[in-house]
Amino acid sequence: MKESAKISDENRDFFDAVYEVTRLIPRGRVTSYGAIAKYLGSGRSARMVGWAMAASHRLPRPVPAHRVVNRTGVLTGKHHFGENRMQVLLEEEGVRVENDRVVDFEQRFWDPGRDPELNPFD
DNA sequence: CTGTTGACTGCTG
DNA sequence: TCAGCAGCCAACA
Repeated sequence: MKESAKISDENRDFFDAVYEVTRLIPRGRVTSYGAIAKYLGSGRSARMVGWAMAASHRLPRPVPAHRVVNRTGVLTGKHHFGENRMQVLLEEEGVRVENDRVVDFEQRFWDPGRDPELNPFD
């Protein structure tokens, strides 16, 4: 077996986990790349989450990638949606965006590690 | 194989 | 407060 194939296989698992968590983000809420990476064990850096988001557009099932922003609430991935599509999608969910940044980011922030559904023992 | 790039983050001065 | 920098890891030329 090729070692490169093994590495790709691990990446696939990581991608799947990222997409799974991303789909759990409640409507009207947002989270960060780092929060997802941390929830998955911080095994890989937050850059890998962003990398996964970039590839999420080709998936057969849609991923709410517009709900993932950077740690300061800035829509760093907006360019991957087209001009202003990411902001429009967020505003349609009631998330206000000003100057490419989520308004009341700390209130809107959703941490997968703090969701009682995901952490019944917390 | 080496260097560059990227939807990031935390530390430092 | 904020710009700069290093760590991060896979893809790409």
